Amino acid sequence: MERYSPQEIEKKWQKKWKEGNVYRTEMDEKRPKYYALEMFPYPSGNLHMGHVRNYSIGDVLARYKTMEGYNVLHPMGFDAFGMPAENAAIQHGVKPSTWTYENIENMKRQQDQMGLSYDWEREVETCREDYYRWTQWLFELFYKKGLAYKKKASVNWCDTCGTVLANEQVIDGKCWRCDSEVKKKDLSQWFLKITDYADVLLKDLEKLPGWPERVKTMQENWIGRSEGLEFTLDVPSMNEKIPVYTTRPDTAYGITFLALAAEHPLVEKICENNPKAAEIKAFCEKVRSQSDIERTSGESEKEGIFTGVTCVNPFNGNEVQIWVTNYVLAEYGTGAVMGVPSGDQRDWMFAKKYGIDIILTLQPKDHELKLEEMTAAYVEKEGVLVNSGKFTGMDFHEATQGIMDEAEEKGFGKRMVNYRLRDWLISRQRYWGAPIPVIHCEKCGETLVPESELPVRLPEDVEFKQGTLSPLATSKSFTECKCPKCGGPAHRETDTMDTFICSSWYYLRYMDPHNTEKPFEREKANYWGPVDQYIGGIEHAILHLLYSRFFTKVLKDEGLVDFDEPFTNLLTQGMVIKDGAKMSKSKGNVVSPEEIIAKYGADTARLFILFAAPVERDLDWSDQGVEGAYRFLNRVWRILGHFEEDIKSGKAGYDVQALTKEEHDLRRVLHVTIKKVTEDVGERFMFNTAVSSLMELVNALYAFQDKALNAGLAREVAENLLKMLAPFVPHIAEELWNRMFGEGSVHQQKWPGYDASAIVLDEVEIVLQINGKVRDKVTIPADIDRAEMEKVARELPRAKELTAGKTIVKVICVPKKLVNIVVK
RNA sequence: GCCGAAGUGGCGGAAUUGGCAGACGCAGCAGACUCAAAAUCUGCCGUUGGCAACAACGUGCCGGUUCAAGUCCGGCCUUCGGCACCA
Repeated sequence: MERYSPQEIEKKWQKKWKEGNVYRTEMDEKRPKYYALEMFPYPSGNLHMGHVRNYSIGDVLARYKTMEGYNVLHPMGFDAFGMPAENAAIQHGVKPSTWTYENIENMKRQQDQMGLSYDWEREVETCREDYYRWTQWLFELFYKKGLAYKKKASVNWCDTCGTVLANEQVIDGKCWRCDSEVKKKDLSQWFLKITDYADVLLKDLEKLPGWPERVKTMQENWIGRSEGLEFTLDVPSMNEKIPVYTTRPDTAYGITFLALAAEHPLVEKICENNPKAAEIKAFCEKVRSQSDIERTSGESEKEGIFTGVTCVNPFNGNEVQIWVTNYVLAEYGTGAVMGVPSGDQRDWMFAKKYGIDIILTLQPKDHELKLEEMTAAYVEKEGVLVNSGKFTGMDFHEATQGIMDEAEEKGFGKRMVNYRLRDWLISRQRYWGAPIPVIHCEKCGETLVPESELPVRLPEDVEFKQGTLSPLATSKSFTECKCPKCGGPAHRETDTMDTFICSSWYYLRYMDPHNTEKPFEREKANYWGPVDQYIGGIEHAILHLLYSRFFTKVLKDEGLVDFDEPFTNLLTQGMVIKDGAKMSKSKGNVVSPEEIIAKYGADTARLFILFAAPVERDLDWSDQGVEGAYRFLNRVWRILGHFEEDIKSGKAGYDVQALTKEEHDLRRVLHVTIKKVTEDVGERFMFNTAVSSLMELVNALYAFQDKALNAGLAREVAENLLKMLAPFVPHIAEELWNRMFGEGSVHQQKWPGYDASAIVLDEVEIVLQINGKVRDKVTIPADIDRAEMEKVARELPRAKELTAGKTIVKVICVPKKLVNIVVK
């Protein structure tokens, strides 16, 4: 047989698979379905190794499940709206659509080179009218349900991108895309009411045992649920009430000041007829001008200013000073916080700095605190209350409940749950996105574009300039329109939607991609959905994965789908690393998939990536490791070539009894491998160990390279080896299958089962331990009983030697494993 | 600070239920083939001592449970990731 030439055979089979349309999938109620999904890429222009890893994992699963008999949905598409296309327009004058579609073509070409089993007829591109039409339709659905609204708020603004950002897109105070510092701006913007779903998004994480713990934890942290008490303090001089929220009601008798956020609405009122008004306003101005980074950095001093106004602690009637501070967040809770220096470290520091009173309300059980000796607040949630009226002497837990009861009974407070999660800011002042289908009319106000008029198309007559104005606003043909209600002159909303909206439902469109009446047919969604296995990078742990869950829940509530979680199982692959760092242009450690495929072939690239590390862990790229993978495929090629005549002449129903002992051993290795690979791929997602056991099988076959091998066994090994290799290295498996077995595709074969009788050992090697240390090994018949086994072990020369003159205390026998003799 | 994951040879990693630590691969060393090299095939390959048989040590650290611990329990350390002036 000629030498292995991946370049030739890969092209050949890719062409045949395409012509044969072999990956086309249809709904079929009679067969169990399996939906394997890899996160669709942004069309940046080229695949990187992260994509290769992602798609290799997905392709193994899709091909394996197909061979297992499932009706597999394995689609691919492009998350095609977004900033880079627009930047290309600004910098190079290329139309965003042209740039995007050219990139998509190139990436599809690269994906095809990988030999992936996608049903391309289901492809979804979010920037196409037939897709964003339904994105807009879904926006209208949210709007009608009261889940989409416009409001003026202090929002995140990125100067470089010229648009606002969702909270989830601000990473450490910086823009997720361009890394520049994010500012706060007061703007009127569109939001989706994800907070309505905060509780169920949190609670339903329990329904996802197939998700990695770390992803669930991240979402939990992000949603940030806390339980506490909201109550009001009267401001007698102003005839006002200030609500505050606390998770430590037990400390309420220790309130000595009240801290307002600089943005708190009451601040303005406090300044009326206030001699310190100018000073207070200047302070607020200073605080508000700080960026989030400055405001929240660890070193930033707690600062405040006394307003001269006081309020009353409703629990004990104490007079409490009202301060405006820089450390209270306007957006969380009520924007006002009770100040208890003895129970909160921030309040402690603030009180110490400004000489505010401190009242101790909680004493630990094991030692006594004295205010004058304390250097920090006592923040433990254990102890006994002091200085707390009728609650004095009560245990912390009991008092917490008692104080909340008191507030509720007297009507000045109630138990409350708070979330860190904020509503999702979805409008963007950008062109390359789905236009928000809303019309503003002077007379009628805000109106949805009628469903029959969707999509609201992106205009072509726009200007791309770096500036503050959204490019859509420069198109008269777009902005000027008629009001759908009164027919009078009106103008369109010029913001587009966050691309994360587009990607929040794409997995549903794959199920019914050509539907022109609806986003998807309910029956199809309920057949295919939810996704059985989703595969992607950890970077979407919060953003995309939280948004998709939210969308799915809304669609479930609307009756459009029957399931309330989109992704039953989630696999988060690790990054591809080289020389200890993530591959990046700036570090100069990028390995191009296209070059690797050109040099070694896609099968080698896939095999290396699957073998080098378990899927969840970061993968260290190693050029020598790639050589190793290539070497293995060559070994497979050579050894099957060596036995070609035997494989072809061998019969399926050969006489297993006639095998030699060595041949029996090979057959056992084969069936052990089938068992192992089936478990590793099907249950554990341990592709690295699946590959290693296939290597062991090939090594076992090599033991026969200078010996005769039973033709029937040669055939059995080759047939099953190729079937098991097929999901990992589809081209070489298909080529060898074709050469050895002629007609039919290896990918349409049934996944092999193992012969349980073949893996039974006649003899096993057991270990002799003396006091838990291995001292000898012996091979014994596998079916020997415990007493017999002990006898054999005790009679070993080593056992006799080491137990001579000592007392045997105990003998432990583990069948087929070991005998441990305990001596004194 | 809170939450989560991880820590095993020179390297990537394996050990699935408490039962031989280091499978498989990479690198290295040796042999065969070759005029030679590459490729290929075969063997060796945790550390220390020993010619060897063998012994001692060894899965981040300290302690515990057990005949037996990488695995279980208690207490730490380090690294990575998430959240964080969230009251």
